[in-house]
Amino acid sequence: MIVEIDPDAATPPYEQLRTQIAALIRTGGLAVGTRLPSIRQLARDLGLAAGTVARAYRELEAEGYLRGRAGQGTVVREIPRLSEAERTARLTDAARAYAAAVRELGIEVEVALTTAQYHLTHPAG
Amino acid sequence: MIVEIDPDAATPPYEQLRTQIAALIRTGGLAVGTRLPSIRQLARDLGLAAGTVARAYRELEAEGYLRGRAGQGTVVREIPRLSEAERTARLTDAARAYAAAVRELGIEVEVALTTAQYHLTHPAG
DNA sequence: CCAAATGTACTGCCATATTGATACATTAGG
DNA sequence: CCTAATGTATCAATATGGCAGTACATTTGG
Repeated sequence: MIVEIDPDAATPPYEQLRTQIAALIRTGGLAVGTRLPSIRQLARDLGLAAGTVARAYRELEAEGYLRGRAGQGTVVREIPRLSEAERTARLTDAARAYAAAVRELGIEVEVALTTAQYHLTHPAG
Repeated sequence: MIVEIDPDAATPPYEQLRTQIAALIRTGGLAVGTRLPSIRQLARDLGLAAGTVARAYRELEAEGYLRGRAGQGTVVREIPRLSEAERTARLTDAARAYAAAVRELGIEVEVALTTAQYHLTHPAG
């Protein structure tokens, strides 16, 4: 499993880990049914504390991505589908935040939309 | 001056204050040359500590919005213009964040753009 | 039945951010 | 010159978040 943790990043390690695993599952890099490394194993590999990896797993389990059971390990369960209400709520939050930033910068709507489109269609850029 | 502070919000009071004053200046609600309430006065009105208001003023001064001098009070100085590099850098950050959220929700680009446009053109919504 | 590996839960520690309070410096005005 | 009002600077207390470590529960496999 390919994950990279930057200890100096603004987002804490457990969150980096959570995001990257979720992305891997969404993109098919980790198929449903795949068993993940054990908490302690992954912690060693990444130079993190076990509790940190445990937290990432725990949250991903709460979101529906994973299923972990003692003695058996942790396995990819599904690609969770949020309720429509939940999705629109989160989208609204994100859009509001973007709009607020754009407004504070005094940037025109056209430019803001073009920029958004670019980053939506070019994930790496 | 119309500002509202929500003590229970995720963003801390000093940041709420900073954002709202900056918005007022940008939108013309506070014209250049206008004198703001004194730190202590505004703190009393909002139920905040003087240091909290002082911080908001200080940061706004660092950004170029205000100019404060002891004995004279604090006055709206200008609507600061960021360098082009700074503006594009911040716009990029904001767009990346929005794109990341959209991607994590698995929402289509079209929908994301329409939503962004709505919130860009309807500040209140 | 037992040992090893696994996830879970809990607790204390540390770093950071925010606040609240106090003392200090500056200016205007009488 | 002096007082009052202002902004500035600094410090301690508090809350929060994240982390590391430890003990516990569960399952598998021999």
